[in-house]
Amino acid sequence: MTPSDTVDLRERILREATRLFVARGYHGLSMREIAEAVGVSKAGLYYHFKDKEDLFLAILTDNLERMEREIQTDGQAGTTRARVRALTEAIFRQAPEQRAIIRLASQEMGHLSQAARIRFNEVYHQKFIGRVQAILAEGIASGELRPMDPSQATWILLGMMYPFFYPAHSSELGPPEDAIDLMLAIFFDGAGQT
Amino acid sequence: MTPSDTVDLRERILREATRLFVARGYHGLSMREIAEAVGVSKAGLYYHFKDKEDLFLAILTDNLERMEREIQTDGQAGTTRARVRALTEAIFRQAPEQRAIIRLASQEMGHLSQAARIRFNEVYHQKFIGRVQAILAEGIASGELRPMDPSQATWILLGMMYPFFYPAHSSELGPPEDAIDLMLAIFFDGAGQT
DNA sequence: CCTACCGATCGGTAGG
DNA sequence: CCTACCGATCGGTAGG
Repeated sequence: MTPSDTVDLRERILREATRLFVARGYHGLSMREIAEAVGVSKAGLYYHFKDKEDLFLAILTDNLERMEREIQTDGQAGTTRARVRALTEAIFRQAPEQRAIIRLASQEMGHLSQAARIRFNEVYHQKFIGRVQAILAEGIASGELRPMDPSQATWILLGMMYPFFYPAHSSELGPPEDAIDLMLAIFFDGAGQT
Repeated sequence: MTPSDTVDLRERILREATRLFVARGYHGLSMREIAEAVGVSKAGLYYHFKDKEDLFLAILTDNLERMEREIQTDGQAGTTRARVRALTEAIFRQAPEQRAIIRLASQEMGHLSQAARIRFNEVYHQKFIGRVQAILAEGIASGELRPMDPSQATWILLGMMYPFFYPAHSSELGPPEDAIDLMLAIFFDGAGQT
């Protein structure tokens, strides 16, 4: 009944729904199931969020803001390699269902209404993609990285992490800590024997 | 009326449904919409496929078999680098909705029944993942690639391609031909300036 | 009896 | 925030 209870409920909805949307996708999850998981009526969800898309966008935005805070405390200075390592470690330091938001955003982007898609794409680039691309662009400018298209390089770097954002592969890939070193070694030095 | 008409209809269902499932995901597409796209009744779909999951599995298997044929004509011999290049080019030579099957499989694996998931995972590894992993494992054994876990290396290589399998990014990533050279350069030599 | 479907409708559930 | 519902659509199946 108190305002803090309301805040808590909204947070609980976001936390439960994040977990469920990551596991099931946008269309694989119903509002009824979210309500049951939270222990609230469906109407309760619609009190806090206009519709399903509004709840979904709140989840993406909420988790991207958390991600933004994590990646900006790390890797502000140092070599490009150190900054990319700090970024990667920050991403994998997040709970699995929070880092999987990157994959979920790519995956469900096309299922949003055009207006929501345009708005979210702006936030997505401002809070996350742009930060990654800026680090790589500076590395190219300083000569630490080879000349290449920063946008393509960004998606190749993030792409390397994608399989670790799928629940289906998490099991057969082993602990991500081991994979981080390999991803960075390949991204900077290549998999070829020198 | 003739047998060839039946074959054609089944093929037409698979082709249309492939395109639609790639664009919308498993739960984002109804049997009614598939039927309308093909120009057949829903009952017609159920004559050829037991249920929605059966149709979806047929699509994954069908396209993976096509992929298997494409990647085995290429890259049978030569250096590891040449074989990986042939593999990558074969993947990107496929129509966008056919290569996106790799991403769709990872994405929807968890939405299948347990029995279907186990069966499909076997086919998936036999027809595709195993072929990629074998090339990398041989490269590691011959010393062309650095010592590393072949399974992790496989997912890192395939992961680099993942963003190109999402309709949402295809537009901002430019023509894949340009990206293939960069992916291979990074995977073998690294993005670092030497 | 068959193969290859169709028009209509089933019991449940979707978002709102 | 809930109970009680709606128009529509869901995956799947009946008889012919």
